[in-house]
Amino acid sequence: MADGRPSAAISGENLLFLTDEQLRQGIEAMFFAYRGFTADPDRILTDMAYGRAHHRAIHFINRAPGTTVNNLLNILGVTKQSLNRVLRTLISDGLVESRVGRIDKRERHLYLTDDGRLLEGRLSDAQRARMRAAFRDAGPDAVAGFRQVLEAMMDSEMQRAYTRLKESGT
Amino acid sequence: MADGRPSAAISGENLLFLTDEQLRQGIEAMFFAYRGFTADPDRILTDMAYGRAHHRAIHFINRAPGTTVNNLLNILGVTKQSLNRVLRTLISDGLVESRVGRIDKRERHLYLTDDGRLLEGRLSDAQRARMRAAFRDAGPDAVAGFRQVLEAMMDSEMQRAYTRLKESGT
DNA sequence: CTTGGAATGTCAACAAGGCTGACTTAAACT
DNA sequence: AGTTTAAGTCAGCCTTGTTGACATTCCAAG
Repeated sequence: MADGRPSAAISGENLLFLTDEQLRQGIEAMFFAYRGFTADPDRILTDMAYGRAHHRAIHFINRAPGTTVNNLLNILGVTKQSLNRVLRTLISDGLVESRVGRIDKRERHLYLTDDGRLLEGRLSDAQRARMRAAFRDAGPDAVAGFRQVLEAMMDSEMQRAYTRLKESGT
Repeated sequence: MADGRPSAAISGENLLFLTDEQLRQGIEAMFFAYRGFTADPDRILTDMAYGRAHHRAIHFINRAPGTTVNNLLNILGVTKQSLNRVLRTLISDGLVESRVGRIDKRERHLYLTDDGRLLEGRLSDAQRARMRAAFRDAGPDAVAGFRQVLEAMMDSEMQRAYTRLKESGT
């Protein structure tokens, strides 16, 4: 399907939003927007010795305090070696605490320390500020559409992870 | 602003879509969706010796044939050393052609070769297929909202680059 | 009680793809 | 003629991903 443009003859409906040109614009929008999305936290992180991987770990530990390493692994979709390297620095820097599981002592449950929460707040504030501005500019209907499309773009596994997180929220 | 929740008292309008919880869901949606967004091309690329950086270069050279290195640099937002490493392999593998500028001979104008276009097509098809499915699932109104929010999330510089590309399209 | 498997952690080695800094070449501009 | 610009190159560094091998701890099934 080198040219997947749906011919107007095939569909009676208005499917102009599915032309290759529209899809390409969507692709480019994702590319440029993701850059904006990560830009602000990235600036904060490079001042410290951290990177995006640290941000992600901190975000999800904050989101689900007490999560196990394995759980975090699934959400982040990286190898345990990659995650471990990041966690090691966060733990030794006193931003994350790793507690041995009470029920299953093989498991480690992860929590942010006060310092960890402080950094999380700084990163979140920066990222939320941009998201808030974008949401406000676009309006509630656009936001609903934004969320709908993004959700449909996820792998089904991530869709489930996302929904679980969403429902665990207030 | 650790808690930027807009109080209902302040705004007469319905701004519930701007709560921190909503913003966090938006942030997580971006994170998970971007993974899906890159997953299919990534799979194709790892089979060859290429990575996401090669994909990006190929995409934008295809989008704007004859673009200069400097132009590409601005769009991709990386250093020339980073881009050059990628371009060198693409040129020596015969996927990209670099022609000396006619007017300004310092400039190099970049074009995809037939092989380059072939790979571009494979990558695009994979990425578009997912985008198309997501767009179709969500519907035209959601797609409009999606685009609106993403555009508002870009840095103003990228917003301009995006608009320029958009308008250069058919 | 022993043993298999699961969860975790660690070491080593490697690659992609960012970055900085320094430097060259060629062409164009002033 | 001298300066600036576009591009390319070399060297070295960092983060963050990967594999593979292996140790430890502990639960649970036989």
